[in-house]
Amino acid sequence: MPRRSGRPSRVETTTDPRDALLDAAVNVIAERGVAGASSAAIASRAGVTPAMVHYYFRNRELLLDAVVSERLARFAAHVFAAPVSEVASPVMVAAIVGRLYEAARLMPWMPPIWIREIVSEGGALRSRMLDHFPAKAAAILTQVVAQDQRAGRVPVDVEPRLAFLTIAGVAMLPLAVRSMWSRIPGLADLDERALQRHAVAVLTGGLAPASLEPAA
Amino acid sequence: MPRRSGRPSRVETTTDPRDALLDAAVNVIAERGVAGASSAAIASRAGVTPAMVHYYFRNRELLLDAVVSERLARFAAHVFAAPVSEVASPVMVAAIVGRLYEAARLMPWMPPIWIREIVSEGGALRSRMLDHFPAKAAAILTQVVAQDQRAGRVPVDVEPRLAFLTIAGVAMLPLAVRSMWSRIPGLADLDERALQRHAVAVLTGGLAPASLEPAA
Amino acid sequence: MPRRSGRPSRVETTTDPRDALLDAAVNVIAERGVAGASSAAIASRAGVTPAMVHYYFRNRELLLDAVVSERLARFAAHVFAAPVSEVASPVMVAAIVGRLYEAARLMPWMPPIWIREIVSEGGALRSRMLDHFPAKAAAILTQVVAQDQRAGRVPVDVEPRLAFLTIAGVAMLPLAVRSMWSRIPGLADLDERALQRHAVAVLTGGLAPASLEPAA
Amino acid sequence: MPRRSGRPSRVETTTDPRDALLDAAVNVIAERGVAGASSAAIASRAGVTPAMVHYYFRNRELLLDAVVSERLARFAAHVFAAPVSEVASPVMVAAIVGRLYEAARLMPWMPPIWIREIVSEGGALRSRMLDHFPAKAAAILTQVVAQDQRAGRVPVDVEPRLAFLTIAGVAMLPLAVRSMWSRIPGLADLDERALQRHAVAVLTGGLAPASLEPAA
DNA sequence: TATGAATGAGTCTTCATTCAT
DNA sequence: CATGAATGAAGACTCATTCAT
Repeated sequence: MPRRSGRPSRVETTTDPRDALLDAAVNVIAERGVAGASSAAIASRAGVTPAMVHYYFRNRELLLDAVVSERLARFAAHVFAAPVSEVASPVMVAAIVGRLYEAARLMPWMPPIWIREIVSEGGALRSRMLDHFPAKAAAILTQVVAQDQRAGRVPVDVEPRLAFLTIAGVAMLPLAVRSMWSRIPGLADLDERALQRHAVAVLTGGLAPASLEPAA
Repeated sequence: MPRRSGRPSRVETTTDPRDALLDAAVNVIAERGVAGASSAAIASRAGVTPAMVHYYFRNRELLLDAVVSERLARFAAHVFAAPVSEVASPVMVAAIVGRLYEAARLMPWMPPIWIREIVSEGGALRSRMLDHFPAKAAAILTQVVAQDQRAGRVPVDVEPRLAFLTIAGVAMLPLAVRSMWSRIPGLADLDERALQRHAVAVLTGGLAPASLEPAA
Repeated sequence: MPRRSGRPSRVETTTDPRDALLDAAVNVIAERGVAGASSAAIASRAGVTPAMVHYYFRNRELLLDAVVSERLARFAAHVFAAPVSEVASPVMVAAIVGRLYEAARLMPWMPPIWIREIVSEGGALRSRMLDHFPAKAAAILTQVVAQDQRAGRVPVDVEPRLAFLTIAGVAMLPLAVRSMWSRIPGLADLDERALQRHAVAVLTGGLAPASLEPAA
Repeated sequence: MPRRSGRPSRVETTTDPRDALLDAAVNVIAERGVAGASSAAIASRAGVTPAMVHYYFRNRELLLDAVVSERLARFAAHVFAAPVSEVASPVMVAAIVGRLYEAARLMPWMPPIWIREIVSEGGALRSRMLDHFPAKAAAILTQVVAQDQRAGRVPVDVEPRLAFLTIAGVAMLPLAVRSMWSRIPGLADLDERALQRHAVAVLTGGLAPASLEPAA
């Protein structure tokens, strides 16, 4: 299996075929899932022959390894790139959601893949993605929420250890489902900014009032 | 294709082989997804030969139809069985979450299937499930949240039309991911009651405080 | 395997299910060929379950045996029922063709089956039909033609031993192909009488004149 | 699916595997019919694995398309290659029969296939072969016979529109049935020349005399 | 007499993978 | 570098056949 040579064959910025295959793979996986992403499908998307996939990645497992470490990991890295300093929980939540939407704009294939192949029971990329789990950021988030909870600023029933998953769910799910909106007439106008505002609002205030008194 | 016989010869509740196959199918799909639920896998789970699957359902499409209409639809029916009366939004949210967890206790295969095959882009059961979408309940929920929002009790950035999806996401996602907990040592103690309380707390108060003042 | 009981269960002329199955079989075979005549197809045509086919005939081979000996053999018997007396060849030819068209009117399934499953290389019923080959009639026909040939009334190039096959071909082929006529606009008006007259005319005078002189 | 490469690497005529498969297919079909020509049967005849059949033709339908357009069509093309000039009907008939026997010598698989899969009711290749039906030649033949009939040189009962089918039947049938001769002792000596002479004799003079007078 | 249940074998097809060029 | 050729394994589906009732 050839290494990813830094040398493009032409003076022009010829796309590295390996990169092109990874891009094709990640997009096909986003659309059809890992099970539907056959070598043939990926190769045809990249405009090459199926044998090329094996030429560059030797087998399917190594291809998926590369997809995770060279594509999906970038998403997590982007979201948690900025040093998560010690700030108050609502600020941190808004910041994470903000970077997450930013990342989704650059890497729109991630939300569907995350839902289907990482979060899902038996997702094909779940165990592979564990190596790239932002354990540190998750731990800090848990601590910050727990701290605010001890200070009485977060409802006692909130489980801080679920903060990470909850943020991801509230923020990612609508993105992953977006293609479904188009069919439901009344929802066609929702753009990404509205989704993002909704996510932050729910995470920092809930969907419904805790009491019948007006929210602050 | 045999009709679902009203009752076998025994007085005892001899398991209908067709029902046994549907149970096997729904469980295998929950574990491996629709793509991984081959006739052989389903049959072996039910303790019969693959040809039996075709004997009872004739082909894969009809099997999936039956899985949806005779199993998955029950989940939605259970959650929205009680007439959704006109109540305040937090009460309604808590009630929906409550019935959802109740349903998930009886039909634990639903959360993973919902995530992977209904919500996901290209989910194999998505279009089939549209026939069983509780459109009425979703509409009422949207109206109730919108009404509370106009009354100033729900943050303005919350999008009422996303209420349904948000509840499902916040409540279902942790259930769908549960098998992942076992690997992460610190989370093994979270039981379903804790997940449910967390979901209600987040939905009715947020994960983080909207302001730095103590929550009500 | 039950014998064909002469006893109808009711006083009415209830159709013997075995006969009904044979009728169904022979018609399905005429339409789709032996290979396309599955137990299911035959049973559904007869309005019974596939298991009935095996109940009455035990297996496919025995079913085909019965189809040949209890249906197809009747065709040959009908054509050669009348004692083939010693007549001149044109009279005999016309008589055979006449009875053949008569038989085809009563048993319209025969021509396609004859073409496809008896005459054809590897035809599934060919060897079975050999037992019912009208060897005697064929021999007489050969002798009569040979005799007329020696008398100078039949062209020397005619091979008397091929007389039987030639008659069958010229007479049967158009019948077997009839359903094809419907598509070719200009041929829709050809009825069975015209086909029969054409067959006799060709066999007793040729399609084209042997010489350029007017035919007698 | 690979294109038919212009030439393999060797200078010698290395057999194109695609051609070898088509040859195998056409021979297996001649022996067992289309229904009996499974991928496995064709592949084993060609000395390759069943998967190769799908590699070169993608599916059964396209294989049959190729068999018709790249093999069977050649037969019709051969028979009607020479421009059918305006000649008297007996000359034309003899010429067609002559080229037909010539073609059958080169492509001995055609007669059985023609009988079973093109002429037969429900023949699997019938509709495919319609595209290659020599409509022009058939029309000319019809006209020539009709003209001679108006001139009194062809019996009035002959139907000129059946001329094409009649020629094909009289000439092809004995060829298609030839393997049956071997079993009938007295017919083993009939060679192709005898069959051809018989066909021409019958078509241009009949099998039996129209009258009891000596034939011309 | 009749049938529903069940199965093993075989067919078509897809796909990951290997290999020679 | 890149690809066409080739294959074994597996999946969906059909079908003849058996069996208990």
